[in-house]
Amino acid sequence: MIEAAATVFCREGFAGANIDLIAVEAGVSRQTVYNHHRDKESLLVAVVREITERCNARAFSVLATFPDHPQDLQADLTAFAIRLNRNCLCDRDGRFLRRLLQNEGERYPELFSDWRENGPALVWDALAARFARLAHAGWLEIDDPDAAARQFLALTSSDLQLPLIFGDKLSEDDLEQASARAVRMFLRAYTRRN
Amino acid sequence: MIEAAATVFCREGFAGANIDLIAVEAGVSRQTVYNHHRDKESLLVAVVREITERCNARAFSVLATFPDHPQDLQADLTAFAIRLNRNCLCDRDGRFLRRLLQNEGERYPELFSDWRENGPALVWDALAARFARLAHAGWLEIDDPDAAARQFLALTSSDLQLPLIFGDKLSEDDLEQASARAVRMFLRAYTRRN
DNA sequence: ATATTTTTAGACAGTGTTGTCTAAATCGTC
DNA sequence: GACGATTTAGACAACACTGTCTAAAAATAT
Repeated sequence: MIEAAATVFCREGFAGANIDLIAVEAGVSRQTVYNHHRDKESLLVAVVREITERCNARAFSVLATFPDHPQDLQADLTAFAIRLNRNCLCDRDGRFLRRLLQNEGERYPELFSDWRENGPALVWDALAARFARLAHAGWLEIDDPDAAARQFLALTSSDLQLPLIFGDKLSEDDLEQASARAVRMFLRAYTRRN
Repeated sequence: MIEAAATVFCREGFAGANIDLIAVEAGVSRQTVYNHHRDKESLLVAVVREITERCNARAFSVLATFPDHPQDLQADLTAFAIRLNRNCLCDRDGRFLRRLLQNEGERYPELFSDWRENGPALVWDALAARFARLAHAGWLEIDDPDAAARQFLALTSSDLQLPLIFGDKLSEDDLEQASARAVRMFLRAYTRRN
């Protein structure tokens, strides 16, 4: 049901979504929707909570696959970037979160205050720590791991933004190409100069 | 009037915006709005056309200030990035375009088909050509100027995205820091190795 | 000053949506 | 099978919005 509401909110926006559509999508009656959630707004709150939590969980589960002991740094980081893109950016939750942020972020900042603290901030820290460790192990030469982490994410996602906005079909190949390009550039900047 | 409609569409979204609000914002009567535009949708179309054109014009006018003959490459590129961010990303039109893309891009792709062809594509090409020229002149070492151009834009804008989404106040200092960080990383990857 | 165009306020029907209510139906549990 | 809880379909009032209409007012041009 939260699922259905997410789908409809995501497709129609908050103002454009109507409860009947959500009910149909969920395969229940409208009354049941009101039975579980006071009104449209608290339904939105529930959806946002659910989605942000799921996005966070996914992000951390992907982070756990970071190549701490790389065989081939370029290849391993590229694979990691692909996983990141596929699971946190291109999936339904990712698209939904992005759109909702853009739509309602400025109007209801408190809706996302929890996410802001426990989402990007923690992901950046965690990723920065991984890069710092790689640097310490001699793989990289990084002066500011926090900045590097954010740059890594910016680079890996940038070429996918526009297609994602327009709902274009992204082939597996596009995803790999984009990730590989980003990692190549990242490593060009941060691999050790001998 | 297009101005007022843009403000309201941007604040409320298409479904949430109502014509009365737009009329009040524009300081005219509702009838006058309908007098100039057939209905809500064609008003949106007009607004989108106006905004995309303005964003494009701005982008190209900033592009014209690219440091083709840099004195201090790092400083000059940073200043350029700051201009880009301030005039194309942080201004009202930029915020509006971003939000509208995210909101309605998937639903009405034809609304933006013109922009997609004459907006990012041309900007990327133009920027890529500048970088290629810098490379040819020996300042940089770039294998894929197109990718480099997109990376430059991704890097310079990345740290501003979140604050912009939430409408946080961005100090001049934040803007400079973000731009400088991005350019530093960019040059690390693409300055000539001797 | 007069004629023409544009704007205005307000009313209006039509439509869609929200959230409530009720009585019947379905479900889970003992 | 019987009981309590939940779900359902449908009707319902209240409200908000769109787009049209009218007659008065204001602005503009001649």
